[in-house]
Amino acid sequence: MSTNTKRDLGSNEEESELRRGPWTLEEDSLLIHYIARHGEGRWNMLAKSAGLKRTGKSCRLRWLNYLKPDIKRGNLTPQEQLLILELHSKWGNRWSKIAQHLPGRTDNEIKNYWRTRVQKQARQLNIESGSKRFIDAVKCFWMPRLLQKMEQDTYPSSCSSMTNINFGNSAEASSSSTKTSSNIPSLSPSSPPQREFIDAANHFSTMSSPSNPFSDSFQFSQLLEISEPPKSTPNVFENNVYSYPIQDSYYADTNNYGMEGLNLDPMSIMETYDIPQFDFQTAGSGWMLDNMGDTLWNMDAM
DNA sequence: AAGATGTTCAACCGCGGGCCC
DNA sequence: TGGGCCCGCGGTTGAACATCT
Repeated sequence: MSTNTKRDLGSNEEESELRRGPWTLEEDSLLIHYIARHGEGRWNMLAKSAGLKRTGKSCRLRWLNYLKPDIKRGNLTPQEQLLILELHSKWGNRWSKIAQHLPGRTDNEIKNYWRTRVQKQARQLNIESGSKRFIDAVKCFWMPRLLQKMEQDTYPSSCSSMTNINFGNSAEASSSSTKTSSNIPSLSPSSPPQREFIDAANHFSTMSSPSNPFSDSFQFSQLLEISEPPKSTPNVFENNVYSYPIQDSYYADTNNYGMEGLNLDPMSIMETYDIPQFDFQTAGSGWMLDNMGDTLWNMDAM
């Protein structure tokens, strides 16, 4: 235990009284009502004044990660996942900075997503998650799949045609596919061909083609038009009404992903940047796609 | 049905930076 | 300038839940 923690806790007597672990409804209520009246900040003082036997740190965390009314709950959308992948490739583990670009999502949530989903994929593929190989793999395969998923969500009627595409290995695929789907790997549920994937990732990391929309020279943020984080948060206590976050029903509007500032329409992304025209064969990786099999990423993990 | 194993995520910890006196 | 305090960040832990055997 560092001196810092001592400082945070105050005297030993106070330390012995301090509660830890999961918050109770009563504690939540105390915190919510205190902040409703006095606002947030000055957390140590707040904890004492509100009558909470918690550290200021604990109160801050509970508020910012759980109780704050503009927090969005539920699974991350493909759009959000895409943004996280892109921003992480740019900034690394700067969770707080990344979270600023995902309204309603906390740094903790993004960090958890990265550790439990993304790093899991890396582990399964035996690739170091921070490595260039992994970043390339994310750009070349996960991101296109998320785009595909976004398209499916946006245009459900086109799903069947897309999921049947056999990426890059048949004339049939290219002739029958639509403009927006011809080069996206298919989604059939099979286990990843790991050896091939690793070879492919190795190969791809040595490749730098300006025509490759997911190569290092391609800035994904061009597509995303990353907006500034919101300057202010909505006043949740308007009219003295507070919406208590109960499970996933806290935000009824699940279609509002808070991504209004982003141009994430998959159709426009693909058309604008001509992603379906991207020629993996020309770029030197046709062999790789032939060897990939149907699935590199477990879509369930998204 | 029950124990083992895996996954998720809320909460904690330690550290460093900024501010104030 | 140095020390104390507060705050925020990133890493880690562990309880609860889910899935597997």
